[in-house]
Amino acid sequence: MKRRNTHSTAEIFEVLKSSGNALSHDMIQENIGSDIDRATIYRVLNRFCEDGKVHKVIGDDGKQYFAICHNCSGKNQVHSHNHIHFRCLHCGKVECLERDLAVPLPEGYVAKVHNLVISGFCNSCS
Amino acid sequence: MKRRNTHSTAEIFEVLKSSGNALSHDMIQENIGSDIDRATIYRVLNRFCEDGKVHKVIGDDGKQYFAICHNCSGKNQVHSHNHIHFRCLHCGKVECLERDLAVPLPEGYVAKVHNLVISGFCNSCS
DNA sequence: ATATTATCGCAACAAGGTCGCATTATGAAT
DNA sequence: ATTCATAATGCGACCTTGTTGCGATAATAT
Ligand SMILES: [Mn+2]
Ligand SMILES: [Mn+2]
Ligand SMILES: [Zn+2]
Ligand SMILES: [Zn+2]
Repeated sequence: MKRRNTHSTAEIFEVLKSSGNALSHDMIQENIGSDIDRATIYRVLNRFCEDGKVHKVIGDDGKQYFAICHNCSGKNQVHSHNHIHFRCLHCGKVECLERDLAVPLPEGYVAKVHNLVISGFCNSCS
Repeated sequence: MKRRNTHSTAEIFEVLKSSGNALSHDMIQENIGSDIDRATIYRVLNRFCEDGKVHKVIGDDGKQYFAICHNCSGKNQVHSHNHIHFRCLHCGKVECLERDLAVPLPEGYVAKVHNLVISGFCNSCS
Protein backbone atom coordinates (compact mmCIF):
# COMPACT_ATOMS: atom_id res chain seq x y z
CA MET A 1 0.00 0.00 0.00
CA LYS A 2 2.46 2.58 -1.05
CA ARG A 3 0.93 5.94 -1.82
CA ARG A 4 0.98 7.35 -5.33
CA ASN A 5 1.19 10.96 -6.38
CA THR A 6 -1.90 11.85 -8.30
CA HIS A 7 -3.42 15.07 -9.54
CA SER A 8 -6.20 14.79 -6.99
CA THR A 9 -3.97 14.42 -3.98
CA ALA A 10 -1.72 17.25 -5.07
CA GLU A 11 -4.56 19.63 -5.76
CA ILE A 12 -6.48 18.85 -2.59
CA PHE A 13 -3.42 19.22 -0.43
CA GLU A 14 -2.58 22.50 -2.13
CA VAL A 15 -6.08 23.86 -1.48
CA LEU A 16 -5.81 22.91 2.18
CA LYS A 17 -2.38 24.43 2.51
CA SER A 18 -3.11 27.72 0.77
CA SER A 19 -6.35 28.14 2.67
CA GLY A 20 -4.73 27.65 6.06
CA ASN A 21 -8.07 26.78 7.58
CA ALA A 22 -10.06 23.64 8.15
CA LEU A 23 -12.16 22.93 5.10
CA SER A 24 -15.21 20.81 4.52
CA HIS A 25 -15.63 18.62 1.49
CA ASP A 26 -17.74 21.16 -0.38
CA MET A 27 -15.40 24.03 0.44
CA ILE A 28 -12.60 22.01 -1.11
CA GLN A 29 -14.69 21.23 -4.15
CA GLU A 30 -15.40 24.93 -4.65
CA ASN A 31 -11.82 26.08 -4.24
CA ILE A 32 -10.51 23.45 -6.59
CA GLY A 33 -9.87 23.98 -10.25
CA SER A 34 -10.67 20.64 -11.81
CA ASP A 35 -13.62 18.39 -11.19
CA ILE A 36 -12.85 15.71 -8.66
CA ASP A 37 -15.48 13.28 -7.55
CA ARG A 38 -16.93 13.56 -4.06
CA ALA A 39 -15.97 10.02 -3.13
CA THR A 40 -12.44 10.64 -4.30
CA ILE A 41 -12.10 13.78 -2.23
CA TYR A 42 -13.22 11.95 0.88
CA ARG A 43 -10.90 9.06 0.14
CA VAL A 44 -7.96 11.39 -0.36
CA LEU A 45 -8.74 13.24 2.86
CA ASN A 46 -9.06 10.07 4.85
CA ARG A 47 -5.77 8.87 3.45
CA PHE A 48 -4.18 12.15 4.53
CA CYS A 49 -5.55 11.55 8.01
CA GLU A 50 -4.14 8.05 8.16
CA ASP A 51 -0.77 9.41 7.09
CA GLY A 52 -0.83 12.10 9.75
CA LYS A 53 -0.70 14.94 7.24
CA VAL A 54 -4.17 16.18 8.08
CA HIS A 55 -6.54 16.03 10.99
CA LYS A 56 -10.31 15.95 11.03
CA VAL A 57 -12.77 17.85 13.16
CA ILE A 58 -16.50 17.39 13.40
CA GLY A 59 -18.13 20.79 13.48
CA ASP A 60 -21.15 21.68 15.55
CA ASP A 61 -22.97 21.57 12.24
CA GLY A 62 -22.18 17.86 12.10
CA LYS A 63 -19.89 18.21 9.10
CA GLN A 64 -16.34 17.02 8.73
CA TYR A 65 -13.61 19.62 8.42
CA PHE A 66 -10.03 18.84 7.48
CA ALA A 67 -6.94 20.86 8.29
CA ILE A 68 -3.26 20.40 7.74
CA CYS A 69 -1.34 19.15 10.73
CA HIS A 70 1.35 21.29 12.26
CA ASN A 71 3.80 19.77 14.72
CA CYS A 72 2.18 16.42 14.32
CA SER A 73 4.69 13.71 15.00
CA GLY A 74 2.68 10.50 14.83
CA LYS A 75 1.48 8.88 11.66
CA ASN A 76 -1.26 7.07 13.53
CA GLN A 77 -4.83 7.16 12.39
CA VAL A 78 -5.86 8.93 15.56
CA HIS A 79 -3.47 11.73 16.25
CA SER A 80 -5.19 13.70 18.93
CA HIS A 81 -5.06 17.42 18.51
CA ASN A 82 -6.11 19.01 21.72
CA HIS A 83 -6.60 22.49 20.40
CA ILE A 84 -9.80 24.44 19.98
CA HIS A 85 -11.44 25.04 16.65
CA PHE A 86 -13.48 28.10 15.89
CA ARG A 87 -16.27 28.13 13.36
CA CYS A 88 -17.65 31.47 12.27
CA LEU A 89 -21.42 31.48 11.99
CA HIS A 90 -21.27 34.31 9.48
CA CYS A 91 -18.47 33.57 7.02
CA GLY A 92 -18.27 29.84 7.66
CA LYS A 93 -14.54 29.84 8.24
CA VAL A 94 -13.21 27.11 10.52
CA GLU A 95 -9.81 27.69 12.01
CA CYS A 96 -7.47 25.89 14.35
CA LEU A 97 -6.59 27.98 17.37
CA GLU A 98 -3.21 26.43 17.76
CA ARG A 99 -2.91 27.06 21.46
CA ASP A 100 -3.08 23.68 23.16
CA LEU A 101 -5.65 23.16 25.84
CA ALA A 102 -5.09 21.12 28.96
CA VAL A 103 -8.30 19.32 29.77
CA PRO A 104 -8.70 17.75 33.18
CA LEU A 105 -10.60 14.48 33.13
CA PRO A 106 -11.98 12.54 36.10
CA GLU A 107 -10.06 9.57 37.47
CA GLY A 108 -10.09 6.52 35.23
CA TYR A 109 -10.99 8.38 32.08
CA VAL A 110 -8.66 8.01 29.10
CA ALA A 111 -8.84 10.59 26.33
CA LYS A 112 -8.30 9.40 22.80
CA VAL A 113 -9.71 12.08 20.55
CA HIS A 114 -10.36 15.74 21.22
CA ASN A 115 -13.11 17.42 19.25
CA LEU A 116 -13.34 20.94 20.56
CA VAL A 117 -15.33 23.44 18.58
CA ILE A 118 -16.57 26.87 19.49
CA SER A 119 -18.79 28.68 17.07
CA GLY A 120 -19.57 32.35 17.01
CA PHE A 121 -18.24 35.34 15.10
CA CYS A 122 -14.65 35.70 14.02
CA ASN A 123 -12.65 38.89 14.17
CA SER A 124 -13.64 39.86 10.62
CA CYS A 125 -17.34 39.24 11.25
CA SER A 126 -17.98 40.46 14.78
CA MET B 1 -47.82 28.29 21.09
CA LYS B 2 -48.40 27.08 24.56
CA ARG B 3 -46.89 23.67 25.22
CA ARG B 4 -49.06 20.66 25.91
CA ASN B 5 -48.32 17.72 28.13
CA THR B 6 -48.32 14.60 26.06
CA HIS B 7 -47.27 11.02 26.62
CA SER B 8 -44.32 11.49 24.31
CA THR B 9 -42.90 14.52 26.05
CA ALA B 10 -43.32 12.96 29.49
CA GLU B 11 -41.72 9.68 28.51
CA ILE B 12 -38.81 11.22 26.65
CA PHE B 13 -38.04 13.62 29.46
CA GLU B 14 -38.22 10.78 31.96
CA VAL B 15 -35.77 8.70 29.93
CA LEU B 16 -33.35 11.60 29.77
CA LYS B 17 -33.67 12.29 33.47
CA SER B 18 -33.30 8.75 34.69
CA SER B 19 -30.36 8.14 32.38
CA GLY B 20 -28.45 11.17 33.58
CA ASN B 21 -26.39 11.16 30.42
CA ALA B 22 -26.61 12.74 27.02
CA LEU B 23 -28.62 10.47 24.74
CA SER B 24 -28.91 10.21 21.02
CA HIS B 25 -32.21 9.72 19.28
CA ASP B 26 -31.79 5.97 18.93
CA MET B 27 -30.66 5.55 22.54
CA ILE B 28 -33.88 7.22 23.57
CA GLN B 29 -35.91 5.02 21.28
CA GLU B 30 -34.34 1.93 22.81
CA ASN B 31 -34.83 2.98 26.41
CA ILE B 32 -38.42 3.96 25.85
CA GLY B 33 -41.37 1.73 26.49
CA SER B 34 -43.86 2.69 23.84
CA ASP B 35 -43.29 3.25 20.16
CA ILE B 36 -42.77 6.89 19.36
CA ASP B 37 -42.04 8.03 15.86
CA ARG B 38 -38.55 9.25 15.03
CA ALA B 39 -39.79 12.59 13.80
CA THR B 40 -41.76 13.09 16.99
CA ILE B 41 -38.76 12.34 19.16
CA TYR B 42 -36.68 14.91 17.32
CA ARG B 43 -39.46 17.46 17.49
CA VAL B 44 -39.89 16.91 21.22
CA LEU B 45 -36.16 17.19 21.82
CA ASN B 46 -35.86 20.37 19.80
CA ARG B 47 -38.79 21.82 21.72
CA PHE B 48 -37.00 20.96 24.96
CA CYS B 49 -33.96 22.79 23.67
CA GLU B 50 -35.98 25.86 22.77
CA ASP B 51 -37.47 25.84 26.25
CA GLY B 52 -34.07 25.56 27.89
CA LYS B 53 -34.84 22.23 29.53
CA VAL B 54 -32.30 20.34 27.47
CA HIS B 55 -29.12 21.10 25.59
CA LYS B 56 -27.72 19.49 22.50
CA VAL B 57 -24.20 18.37 21.70
CA ILE B 58 -22.82 17.15 18.42
CA GLY B 59 -20.61 14.17 19.07
CA ASP B 60 -17.40 13.44 17.25
CA ASP B 61 -19.46 10.76 15.52
CA GLY B 62 -21.55 13.53 14.00
CA LYS B 63 -24.67 12.56 15.93
CA GLN B 64 -26.83 14.74 18.12
CA TYR B 65 -26.92 14.01 21.83
CA PHE B 66 -29.38 15.58 24.23
CA ALA B 67 -28.95 16.09 27.95
CA ILE B 68 -30.99 17.71 30.65
CA CYS B 69 -29.85 21.18 31.64
CA HIS B 70 -28.62 21.84 35.12
CA ASN B 71 -28.23 25.39 36.35
CA CYS B 72 -29.48 26.69 33.06
CA SER B 73 -31.11 30.03 33.57
CA GLY B 74 -31.97 31.19 30.06
CA LYS B 75 -34.83 29.91 27.98
CA ASN B 76 -33.10 30.97 24.78
CA GLN B 77 -32.63 28.62 21.90
CA VAL B 78 -28.89 28.89 22.22
CA HIS B 79 -27.94 28.46 25.83
CA SER B 80 -24.24 27.94 25.68
CA HIS B 81 -22.93 25.26 27.97
CA ASN B 82 -19.22 25.57 28.19
CA HIS B 83 -18.55 22.24 29.74
CA ILE B 84 -16.80 19.25 28.27
CA HIS B 85 -18.60 16.15 27.13
CA PHE B 86 -17.06 12.72 27.21
CA ARG B 87 -18.05 9.97 24.82
CA CYS B 88 -16.91 6.46 25.58
CA LEU B 89 -15.71 4.62 22.51
CA HIS B 90 -16.52 1.30 24.15
CA CYS B 91 -19.89 1.60 25.88
CA GLY B 92 -21.14 4.59 23.90
CA LYS B 93 -22.07 6.60 26.96
CA VAL B 94 -21.96 10.38 26.59
CA GLU B 95 -21.76 12.38 29.76
CA CYS B 96 -21.56 16.02 30.73
CA LEU B 97 -18.50 16.76 32.81
CA GLU B 98 -20.13 19.56 34.66
CA ARG B 99 -16.94 21.43 35.45
CA ASP B 100 -17.03 24.61 33.41
CA LEU B 101 -14.14 25.36 31.13
CA ALA B 102 -12.74 28.81 30.57
CA VAL B 103 -11.70 29.05 26.95
CA PRO B 104 -9.47 31.93 25.89
CA LEU B 105 -10.29 33.26 22.43
CA PRO B 106 -8.23 35.68 20.33
CA GLU B 107 -9.16 39.36 20.22
CA GLY B 108 -12.32 40.12 18.30
CA TYR B 109 -13.74 36.62 18.51
CA VAL B 110 -17.19 36.20 20.02
CA ALA B 111 -18.23 32.77 21.25
CA LYS B 112 -21.83 31.76 20.82
CA VAL B 113 -21.94 28.01 21.14
CA HIS B 114 -19.52 25.61 22.79
CA ASN B 115 -19.34 22.09 21.46
CA LEU B 116 -16.61 20.37 23.40
CA VAL B 117 -16.33 16.62 23.14
CA ILE B 118 -13.57 14.29 24.16
CA SER B 119 -13.87 10.65 23.29
CA GLY B 120 -11.96 7.78 24.77
CA PHE B 121 -12.64 5.25 27.49
CA CYS B 122 -14.68 5.99 30.56
CA ASN B 123 -13.85 4.80 34.07
CA SER B 124 -15.90 1.63 33.63
CA CYS B 125 -14.30 0.77 30.31
CA SER B 126 -10.65 1.73 30.65
C1' DA C 1 -69.62 18.80 24.91
C1' DT C 2 -67.39 21.65 21.52
C1' DA C 3 -63.91 24.24 19.49
C1' DT C 4 -59.20 25.34 18.86
C1' DT C 5 -54.85 24.05 17.64
C1' DA C 6 -50.50 21.83 19.38
C1' DT C 7 -48.75 17.56 18.61
C1' DC C 8 -48.44 13.12 16.32
C1' DG C 9 -47.58 9.47 12.68
C1' DC C 10 -46.38 8.52 8.31
C1' DA C 11 -44.09 9.16 4.20
C1' DA C 12 -41.18 11.70 1.46
C1' DC C 13 -37.23 14.23 1.27
C1' DA C 14 -32.37 16.17 1.90
C1' DA C 15 -27.61 16.25 3.19
C1' DG C 16 -23.42 14.11 4.30
C1' DG C 17 -20.70 10.38 3.81
C1' DT C 18 -19.37 5.44 2.44
C1' DC C 19 -18.86 1.38 -0.58
C1' DG C 20 -18.60 -1.88 -4.70
C1' DC C 21 -16.91 -2.31 -8.98
C1' DA C 22 -15.21 -1.54 -13.45
C1' DT C 23 -11.74 1.65 -15.44
C1' DT C 24 -7.60 4.52 -15.33
C1' DA C 25 -3.03 5.76 -14.53
C1' DT C 26 1.13 5.70 -11.41
C1' DG C 27 5.53 3.76 -10.40
C1' DA C 28 8.43 -0.02 -10.66
C1' DA C 29 10.56 -3.75 -13.22
C1' DT C 30 12.21 -5.42 -17.43
C1' DA D 1 10.34 2.33 -24.14
C1' DT D 2 7.18 -1.47 -22.83
C1' DT D 3 5.03 -4.19 -19.70
C1' DC D 4 3.04 -5.21 -15.33
C1' DA D 5 0.85 -4.97 -10.75
C1' DT D 6 -2.11 -2.48 -8.26
C1' DA D 7 -3.28 2.16 -6.07
C1' DA D 8 -6.39 5.51 -7.14
C1' DT D 9 -10.42 7.27 -9.65
C1' DG D 10 -15.38 7.94 -11.27
C1' DC D 11 -19.79 6.61 -11.09
C1' DG D 12 -23.73 4.91 -9.06
C1' DA D 13 -25.97 2.82 -5.43
C1' DC D 14 -26.50 2.88 -0.83
C1' DC D 15 -26.77 4.12 4.28
C1' DT D 16 -27.60 7.02 8.22
C1' DT D 17 -29.09 11.00 10.42
C1' DG D 18 -32.22 14.46 10.63
C1' DT D 19 -36.07 17.54 8.71
C1' DT D 20 -40.57 18.74 6.58
C1' DG D 21 -45.48 18.53 4.67
C1' DC D 22 -49.78 17.06 5.64
C1' DG D 23 -53.79 14.86 7.25
C1' DA D 24 -55.23 12.68 11.65
C1' DT D 25 -55.25 12.79 16.72
C1' DA D 26 -55.65 14.49 21.24
C1' DA D 27 -54.70 18.17 24.92
C1' DT D 28 -56.59 22.28 26.83
C1' DA D 29 -59.89 26.16 27.31
C1' DT D 30 -64.58 27.68 27.13
MN1 LIG E 1 -7.14 21.69 14.12
MN1 LIG F 1 -23.78 18.86 28.54
ZN1 LIG G 1 -16.31 35.15 10.03
ZN1 LIG H 1 -17.54 3.28 28.69
